[in-house]
Parts: sequence; C-alpha cells; structure tokens
Amino acid sequence: MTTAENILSTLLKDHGYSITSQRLLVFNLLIGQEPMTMHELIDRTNGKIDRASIYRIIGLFDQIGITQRLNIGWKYKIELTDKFAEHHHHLTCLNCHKVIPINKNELEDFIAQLATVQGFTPIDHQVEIQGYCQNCSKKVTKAKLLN
Amino acid sequence: MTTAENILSTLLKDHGYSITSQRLLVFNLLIGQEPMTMHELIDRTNGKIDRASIYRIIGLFDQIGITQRLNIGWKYKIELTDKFAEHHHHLTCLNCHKVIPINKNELEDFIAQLATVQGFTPIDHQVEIQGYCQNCSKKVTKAKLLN
DNA sequence: AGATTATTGCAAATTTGTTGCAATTATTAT
DNA sequence: ATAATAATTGCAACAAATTTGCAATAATCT
Ligand SMILES: [Mn+2]
Ligand SMILES: [Mn+2]
Ligand SMILES: [Zn+2]
Ligand SMILES: [Zn+2]
Repeated sequence: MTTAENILSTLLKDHGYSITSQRLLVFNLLIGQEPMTMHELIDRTNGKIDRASIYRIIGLFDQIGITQRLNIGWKYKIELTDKFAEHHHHLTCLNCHKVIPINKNELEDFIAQLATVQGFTPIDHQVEIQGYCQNCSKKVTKAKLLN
Repeated sequence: MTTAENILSTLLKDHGYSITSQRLLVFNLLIGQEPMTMHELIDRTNGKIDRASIYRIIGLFDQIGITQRLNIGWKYKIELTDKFAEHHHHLTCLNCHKVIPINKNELEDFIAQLATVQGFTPIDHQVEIQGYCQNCSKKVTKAKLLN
C-alpha cells in the first residue's frame, strides 16, 4: 500500500464506502498524471473495468473529494483534488504555450473574501490567465495583441 | 437592425461567414439573458431551427468570439462574450446551480498585476468560484460542507 | 436575375452518460 | 476461518447529447 492509497482508503472508509480493486485501479491511473478525459480514463483501464462502473467510481470520487472535474472548453477532464497534488493556478502563453504556475496566498485570500461578501460559501475555484510570456511579448505584433 | 445585431453582422462578415435568419435568431435568444444550457437554447428556438444547426451555429460563434462556454459542474452554459456584455465572473452554487455574477474592478486590477509582475502580458482570464449560495448554505449540513 | 457558394434540415450514426438487476466481492459478525 | 449481510460490479439495455453526410434551400456575388 502506497501513502496515497492509504489516504484513499481512509477517505473511502470515513464516508462508509468499501475499498475495491476497481476503485484502487482508477485512483492509480489518475495519480501523478495530467488531467484526463473520461474517454482516456476508460481507455487506460484496458477493459478491466466496465464503463458504467468507471462513471460510478468517478461520481463517487467527486462526491467525497477525491477527484474534481477541470473544464476545458466544453469538455471536462478529471484530476485528483488538492489532497493529492499541490493547489495552484496558471499563466498560459498564447504563443509558445509555456505554462507558468502561480502560487500566491494573496490570490487565495482575495478570492475567498470576494465570495463571502455576498453570503456565499466558497468551496472551490479556478483562476486561469492567458497572455504572452516575457519572451513572446517582445515578438508578438501590436496587431495580434490588439486582436 | 439593433446595434448588437450590427456588431454581429460585422463579425460574421469579417470572418467570411454569411448572415442568416438562424444565426440572428440564436444571437437574439442569447442577448441580455442569463447563460443558458444547449438544451434551454434549443427549447427556446421552439423548433424553428434544427438541433444540428444550433450546434453548428454555437460552434461557429465560439470560434469567432461571439459566444463562450461557461462551465457549471461538469455541464456548460452558453453566454455572449464581453463584446456584448459587461466583463464579469461568476459564483456558482453547487447545490441549486444558481449563477451569481461578480463585478469587481479590484479583481481585474489584482489579476492584471499578478500576471505583469512576471513580465507576462495578460490578454484574457477566467475566474470561477464554486460553493453554496446564501440560501443553500443554510440547508447544507456541516458534514457536507466539511466534506 | 442567374450563377456560385455557404448554410440548413433531415435522418442516421456516434458518443457520452445512466439504470435495473442478477452475480460477485467486501465487510461484519459469529 | 466461515457464514451472513450489505455494498459493488458487470452486463445489457436505455437515454441524452453531439456529430455527420447529403440533398434542399438560402445567401452572396457578378
Ligand atoms: Mn487558488
Ligand atoms: Mn475579469
Ligand atoms: Zn511564450
Ligand atoms: Zn444555491
């Protein structure tokens, strides 16, 4: 049992669910990987788990905070929650596609505050910024910047 | 022709697409409204446009920056871009799926500043916060909130 | 107006997600 | 460790969402 598997087991038990080989397999397919689509996840199980079960497992994982869905355009990808990876946000370069992580406590505080002002209880959030990195800012034409 | 319709027409022509009654209808169903699901949009056309065409129109609108998809849970809603509505962000209720617009200049400044510190030129960004609205916060149990 | 090209509707296909139920597996209690 | 109990899975069918080819129609261009 890895450390991560132990955390998973505890989370499942604490919520009254059992530890099954299928749940462990799905979890291990997600750990350490880039966010993946449902299709990719299903593919990677190589027919070892039924499609319906995978949907049920991800539904459960979402519910008890093991996974979360990351929205990409009008599709979504699945990734493990911050319990299993460091919470962070990104600056993405529209030209060279470099991804620069942001990790600002200020930002977190600001967002939390922003929500609570309206009687809202914030649970999760996303911040993504697209633009041009230092390098590409120099090369990109004014026309392109003005769109 | 309304002002908004003129902007739409120009955008279509500038990208080499024609102005059709279907495209105008879809556009007018979106203008001034809350973000809506594809299902809602289809419903509101009252059978006047085929489902396939609506998908094609929204696909095109997305491509040329007339609409954008707002992710709600693992579904999405469609809304007009900032060209047709004030730039804003959202608080989304995880329970009743209510969408509350945020409109804070502070937030914009904060984000711009966050990016520029690193020599980055920000062009676009998204901020989405999920949680429970004032109403649902009361009903949702402490257990559920603590997850 | 007539020719040309783009868009639409229709019908069918595909892809994505859900459900009931019997078989299997995990947990709990001897 | 075994049997009883309860939860989970696989299967097969279903339902919803999205995509596609193609002929009919509508928009644009000359
Ligand atoms: Mn954050
Ligand atoms: Mn903003
Ligand atoms: Zn770059
Ligand atoms: Zn609510």
